[in-house]
Amino acid sequence: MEWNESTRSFVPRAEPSLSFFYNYSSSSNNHNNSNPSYPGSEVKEAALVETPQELLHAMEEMKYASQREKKKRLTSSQIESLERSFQEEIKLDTDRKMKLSRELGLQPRQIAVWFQNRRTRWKAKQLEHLYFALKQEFDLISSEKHKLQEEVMRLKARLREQAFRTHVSAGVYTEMCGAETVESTSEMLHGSKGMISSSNNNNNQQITDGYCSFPVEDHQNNNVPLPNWAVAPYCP
DNA sequence: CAGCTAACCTATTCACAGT
DNA sequence: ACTGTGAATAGGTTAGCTG
Repeated sequence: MEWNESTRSFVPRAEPSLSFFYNYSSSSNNHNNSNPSYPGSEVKEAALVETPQELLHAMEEMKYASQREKKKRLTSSQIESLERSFQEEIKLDTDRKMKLSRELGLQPRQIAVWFQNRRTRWKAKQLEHLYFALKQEFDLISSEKHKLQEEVMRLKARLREQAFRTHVSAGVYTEMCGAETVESTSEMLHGSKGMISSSNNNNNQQITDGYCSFPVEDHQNNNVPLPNWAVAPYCP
């Protein structure tokens, strides 16, 4: 069993921090650590308790350790190395973790936590990018629709005009309702798919305002790019 | 198949640094 | 003092291994 992490079933993570219990690494080359004040680094050996006395002692040590415990940021060179490694592969295998741990003088647990947090940040960025991509696509389609609607209205008006002239010259006059024509045009444009309820007269306004609501199924059927979280890291 | 372990995830906490 | 950021923690899920 690996002692570095995920030993919660044996050592509960109670307050104050017990991180050094499961941070313990048998490869104790922490002396080249550029961050020597790592919480509890002085008492890591005490984590290997076998008797109640040793446990008590460890608890005492922990008490004092927590008093002087300071959370330190990783150095820029450590972050650089971690970033490089992350760009290569966003997931961390044990070998790589131990290698980074040795190289950077950090606990394996710290490497794992950094990668986990980095993945979270990366995923959030990906979501942000996806949002803007979808928004751009939506805006484009929306303005295209608007232009098409305007063109249809112009063509309808010309048709009405022609019909009017024909009927006047023939001595017949038929009144056409302009508003009705526009409405039917609008329905023709998007009615069949059911994307937007045709009974709602505010639809056009809603769309141009970017508040177009549509069913999830339709959204899922859209040919939009999927997030490629598992493909390649995002380089900011 | 159940139990265990390691690794992952999301949500949250907390300390630090910059303003 | 306030706030944003990032390291660390809590607790849950999942996959692989083993008896």
